[in-house]
Amino acid sequence: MDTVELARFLIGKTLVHDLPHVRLSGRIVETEAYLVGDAACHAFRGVTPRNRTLFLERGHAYVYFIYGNHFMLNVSGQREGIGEGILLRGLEPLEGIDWMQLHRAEKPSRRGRGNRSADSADKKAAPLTELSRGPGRLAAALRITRSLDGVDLCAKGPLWLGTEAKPTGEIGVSVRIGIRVEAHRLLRFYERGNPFVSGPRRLNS
DNA sequence: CGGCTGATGATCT
DNA sequence: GATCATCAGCCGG
Repeated sequence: MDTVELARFLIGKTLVHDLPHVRLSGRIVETEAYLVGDAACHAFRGVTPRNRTLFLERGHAYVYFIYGNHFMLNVSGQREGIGEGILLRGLEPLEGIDWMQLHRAEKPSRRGRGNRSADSADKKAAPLTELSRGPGRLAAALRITRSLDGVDLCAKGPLWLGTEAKPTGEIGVSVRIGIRVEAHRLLRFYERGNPFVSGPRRLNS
């Protein structure tokens, strides 16, 4: 299975983050593949301190921080030494939804630190469909931080991938979102009609 | 809903 | 110093 096949395979699978007090989980409904020779891929210019986990064997987490605000979760997609990966962009919440809402209200600097009240005071609760729609929200809801960079998602541990929780619908394909280079490649995959898929409507037909 | 803008800091050149 | 795989808030249609 190559990285594109894995990107499609991951749609409908369960992503789980076990915290000491609660299990957070959801169905993956949107992914994007980033490949060798792809200028939009973080591995394009070779190994650096930031992207080294993208070169781990298929199924490891590559977590990075961007725009001063957001973590992104990727799954490495190739054999060790080859930098390809899959960005997880949309999640349909299953377990721990009330906790996810709290995590969304926390600032990144306070996230992953067991602080549950300071930042979440009187914010109006967003609609459920916005909870984990988009890569930044997904990571925030599941409390994914840099400390999970490099973990094996197929092994016993705090963050792991499970089997599908219910039948997976039809998979749509589109260009990737939010990149300036290689913007024409059809490497985004999503479950058609699922409200937890991000992006403009025109890409989600 | 779609389009625009500012926030915010790590990373690499 | 420029860039960036984003988001919330705001505005117009």
